[in-house]
Amino acid sequence: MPELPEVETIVNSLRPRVVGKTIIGIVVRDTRPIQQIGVEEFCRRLMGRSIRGLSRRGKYIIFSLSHKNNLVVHLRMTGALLWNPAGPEPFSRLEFVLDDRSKLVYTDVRRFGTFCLARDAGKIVGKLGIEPLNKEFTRPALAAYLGTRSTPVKTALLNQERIAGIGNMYADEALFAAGIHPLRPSSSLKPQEIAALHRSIRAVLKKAVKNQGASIRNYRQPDGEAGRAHEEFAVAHRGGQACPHCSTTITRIVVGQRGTYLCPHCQTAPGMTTLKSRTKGLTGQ
DNA sequence: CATTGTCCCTGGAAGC
DNA sequence: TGCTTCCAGGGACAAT
Repeated sequence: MPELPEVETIVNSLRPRVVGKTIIGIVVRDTRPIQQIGVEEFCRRLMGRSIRGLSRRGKYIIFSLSHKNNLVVHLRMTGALLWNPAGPEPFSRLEFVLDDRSKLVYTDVRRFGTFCLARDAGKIVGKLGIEPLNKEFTRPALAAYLGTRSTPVKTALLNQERIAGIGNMYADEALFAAGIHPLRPSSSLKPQEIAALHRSIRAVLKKAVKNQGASIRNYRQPDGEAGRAHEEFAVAHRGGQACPHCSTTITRIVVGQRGTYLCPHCQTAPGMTTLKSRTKGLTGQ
């Protein structure tokens, strides 16, 4: 599932391959991903445009195009952007042919992904919150946000309008690394817990970017390779396995309709007072 | 406004 | 073996 580290990896991989190229062909195998406008207009506004730049905001990918246009892509659950895939892709939905004859193929088993065209990308990504890897994501900013919320802290971390890019897996990993139970009310976190969570969020995301994302399900890099970040997950998608710190069996609960993995020993349950910081091995580098 | 719940979608796993 | 049922979950949207 592409979250911030996966999208960052995709953008970094694609950038040198597509920036400066011109779109000379489009194959629409499925119209569902195309939002707000018809297929015809979508193609007309993309054909002959050159790709000037590629960037990420939250979990969105932004292709900056000539003629002041932006193609804003969200991969949702199972979307992938593949560059010159070796064979036919069974779930190919859109294909873009570039002027060097290279092909950018959008595949998506479950068809949740979206493609939007906008003169102003802010119209789509403008509501997103702070980028957790940017300087503006400070400990006081996190404290100010969490301090006023009663929702479970995990739910708060998933709110894209406040912090952009954290998804289900990395919320679990960050909370484990900080020793915080996902069901703790946001406003109940103590200053030292907020400090630990702030460090953990950055450390977990940075480490995952370095490992080129996590291939839990369908995620692939544009060259078709899997990521390695999931190999180092402590709890995410590891129900039934042993906690790397205390060997307690990792459990799965549901928080805000999302599957949630945690160590019941290391992550103090709501209402309990013991604080166990688990930031070891995550230097935040 | 904050918060909760429903829906979208389909392959793969689990159950019978 | 083959059929049916359930599950995964980001974000839009509706309801409270």
